[in-house]
Amino acid sequence: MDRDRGLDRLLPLRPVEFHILLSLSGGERHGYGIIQDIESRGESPAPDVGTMYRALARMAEAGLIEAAERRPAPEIAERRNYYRITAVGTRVARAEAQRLASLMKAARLGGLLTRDLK
Amino acid sequence: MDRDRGLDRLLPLRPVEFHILLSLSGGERHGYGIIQDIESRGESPAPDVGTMYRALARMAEAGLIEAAERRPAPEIAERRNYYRITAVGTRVARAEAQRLASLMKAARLGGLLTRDLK
DNA sequence: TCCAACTATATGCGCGGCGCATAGACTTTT
DNA sequence: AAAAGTCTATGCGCCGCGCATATAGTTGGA
Repeated sequence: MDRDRGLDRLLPLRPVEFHILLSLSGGERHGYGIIQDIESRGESPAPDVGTMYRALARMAEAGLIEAAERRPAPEIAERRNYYRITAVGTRVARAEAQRLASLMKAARLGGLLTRDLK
Repeated sequence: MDRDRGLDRLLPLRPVEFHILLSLSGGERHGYGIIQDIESRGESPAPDVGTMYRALARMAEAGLIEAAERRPAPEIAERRNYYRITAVGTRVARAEAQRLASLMKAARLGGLLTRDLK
């Protein structure tokens, strides 16, 4: 259990934090790209840029994500700051997903979800 | 579409608001009872009482819920303030449940949910 | 060519939601 | 008789959020 010490302190995640971890679980991304990724999933409204950059700093501080030194192909000035999800971040994201899943089960039983989305 | 006018303004719901609507979709309840209901679903931590009573006032103001005059069997002084979900509240809760369900689908595809909860 | 729109990050500002503490009153349990 | 539980309510202060703005490089169309 030692590796789970203090994870509860971070749960439940704020909606924007779960969105970020979910996006990063698909690969390394930068702040602006994460917003576009969330938008592409139909989430509306997508997180504000101010919310995003502050959330990234907070989550890096907490160890959920970490900076990914990414110097892509071209040697041109790269403005993007890439991040990747950490092992801790993955565990927290899984725990949050489980929590939301059981909430969805309750919603289904409560008649708020007529049928499951495929 | 007229009956849906302005509902987007309320979405996405705050977590505590969805919990309240879900609880009330199971019948009329009072603030303290809603907290116990949420606790009984394993949600931890359950919403603070301050958060609860303020959320109820806010949601009644918005028309998502309404006061339910409830004078139960005994004529003794009844301290409880019961609420019921409105038609608008039900539509909003369903829309939010759909949003969360599609988020869960994304989480499943992203490998955050190994298998569905039964 | 020039200007608008887009990409990309960052931060000050002010509002508001939240947890915490406290208050008050009644009820049940030990 | 005291303690714990029930029930609502609100003041306080923190902090997360949306909005606006700053900065600057890139892309695309009139």
